[in-house]
Amino acid sequence: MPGNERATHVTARTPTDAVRDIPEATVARLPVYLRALTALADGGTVSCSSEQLATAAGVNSAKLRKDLSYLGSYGTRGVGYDVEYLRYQIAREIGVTQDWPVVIVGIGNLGHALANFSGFRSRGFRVVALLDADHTLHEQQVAGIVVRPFDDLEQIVRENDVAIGVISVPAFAAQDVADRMVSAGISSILNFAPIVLTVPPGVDVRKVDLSIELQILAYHEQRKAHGEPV
Amino acid sequence: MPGNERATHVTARTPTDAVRDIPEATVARLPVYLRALTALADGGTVSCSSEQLATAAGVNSAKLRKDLSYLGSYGTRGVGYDVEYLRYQIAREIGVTQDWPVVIVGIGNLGHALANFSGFRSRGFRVVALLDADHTLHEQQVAGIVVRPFDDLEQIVRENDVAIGVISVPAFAAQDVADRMVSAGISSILNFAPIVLTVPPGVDVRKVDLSIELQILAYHEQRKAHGEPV
DNA sequence: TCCGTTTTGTTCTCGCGTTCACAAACTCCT
DNA sequence: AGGAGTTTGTGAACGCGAGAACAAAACGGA
Ligand SMILES: NC(=O)c1ccc[n+]([C@@H]2O[C@H](COP(=O)([O-])OP(=O)(O)OC[C@H]3O[C@@H](n4cnc5c(N)ncnc54)[C@H](O)[C@@H]3O)[C@@H](O)[C@H]2O)c1
Ligand SMILES: NC(=O)c1ccc[n+]([C@@H]2O[C@H](COP(=O)([O-])OP(=O)(O)OC[C@H]3O[C@@H](n4cnc5c(N)ncnc54)[C@H](O)[C@@H]3O)[C@@H](O)[C@H]2O)c1
Repeated sequence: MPGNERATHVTARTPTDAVRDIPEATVARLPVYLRALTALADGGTVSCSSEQLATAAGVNSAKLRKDLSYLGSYGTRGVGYDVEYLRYQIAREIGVTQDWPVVIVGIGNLGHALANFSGFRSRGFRVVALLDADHTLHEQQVAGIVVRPFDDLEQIVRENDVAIGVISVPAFAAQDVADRMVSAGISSILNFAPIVLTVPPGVDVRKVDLSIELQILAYHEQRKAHGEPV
Repeated sequence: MPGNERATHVTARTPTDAVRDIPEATVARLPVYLRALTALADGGTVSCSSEQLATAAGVNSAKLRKDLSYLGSYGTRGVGYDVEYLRYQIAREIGVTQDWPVVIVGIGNLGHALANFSGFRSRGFRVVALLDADHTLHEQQVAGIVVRPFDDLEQIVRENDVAIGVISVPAFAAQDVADRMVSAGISSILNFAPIVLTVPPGVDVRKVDLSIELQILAYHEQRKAHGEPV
């Protein structure tokens, strides 16, 4: 859970935006709405209702409207939402109107796939470096980017003002990599290694864990099979 | 059970097992506990307290104890938990004491990484087939398994009693693949494509979405930068 | 056996998130 | 202009999950 132990004495910087505290559950859905809006825009849709958008995003329309209400009143009653306008407002709220520089550490099986993932650039991120401890990988190009030594981390973070790091190294090395990232100045980490990372306050960690997802599916699958002898 | 009312999750009632309705939030944490216990066991630990295990799993000890209480009373007051015993009980509850057969559809960048992922076998799953529509991939081996035509799906599902499918095809093809999976008999899907899948009731879908995770990080990162001028 | 220590299992309370339901606001048609 | 029809934005009710706090149970030592 990202800490919001700010709150104490924040003088509102922008007069227009009040300090709006968007619920975490809503934040997690905004990217889904953004994607749905992009798909609608690509399909030529100019305007849409909350019902349409909710269907495209796979949620309840009431939930969608409530979520959007945290951002402001960007719709028109009796009409709906302007797709392009709403898309921009959500992108601005998330912070993906400009690209975020990202480093990927661990260019093995998964790291290769991530480096080749085109969704990075199209969704507000730019891979500025691929790092690996294995020197046999250095100088090689992956997805058009040269793999560099892990020890270049600090320099790269400094020069590119990198705030977000991706960890795709084996579990035993993940905590070390995280520590180095944090001390280099990275404050948001996306972790693919199956291990619980410990980081200081102020640093956000999100994990993507394939095994956990499969095991959750297995639990429900077992229930289905068990309850229905057929 | 003559009724054909199929809600999302049928509450199965068996005479032996009391109706144990494990909260979804708890189900999502059980795999984490399982992994922590495995790590402790590998390290030679025979017994542990809820405090120890909670630390290893990155949660609050009260939450851990509450979660475990849904499974039963597997600890000893004043002593703690037997690591191996608890590990087995959780594995049994999740349903990973035997291996689940899994098919992976879409052997591109990501599919290759998934096929090579050793965590499958060690955590209760067995990849029985790799499928792709691209015939230039067929007959090739990936991670020791031959890539087969997508049209073999039905036969493979039938012969291996496959319940879980993984989708790592491009977004535009994902819904079609999901439909084919469902009609072939698969009832749990792990989807890596950035699209909302529509499936009939009784089929579980979980998504792993890299872009969404990054965008959530970006949102918080933007807030940090904005709220802290110092 | 009895008492202090330790740690589990559970109860209780609070806050967050979801959903319902409706007033407000906008468009269109007569 | 006015009324009918639509759709947004939001107040309120409700249910679930998180965490604190404590009673119950096991162990060990005297
Ligand atoms: N492959 C998958 O599909 C998959 C799926 C889910 C999770 N994961 C997890 O992702 C991680 C990577 O998986 P993988 O299959 O790519 O493994 P891999 O072994 O193929 O690649 C790991 C890479 O990390 C590098 N590395 C090791 N220690 C390092 C360090 N200290 N600093 C920098 N680089 C270092 C290695 O040189 C190697 O290139 C693992 O933790 C794995 O459990 C992988
Ligand atoms: N590469 C990543 O790190 C990454 C990360 C997150 C999400 N994703 C998503 O995962 C999916 C796959 O990504 P990728 O990088 O592996 O793409 P890719 O293009 O490398 O591979 C896609 C594979 O799917 C196959 N395919 C296409 N249509 C098919 C069909 N109808 N049936 C069977 N197979 C079919 C293609 O032949 C190809 O081999 C995409 O949706 C992507 O957005 C990828």
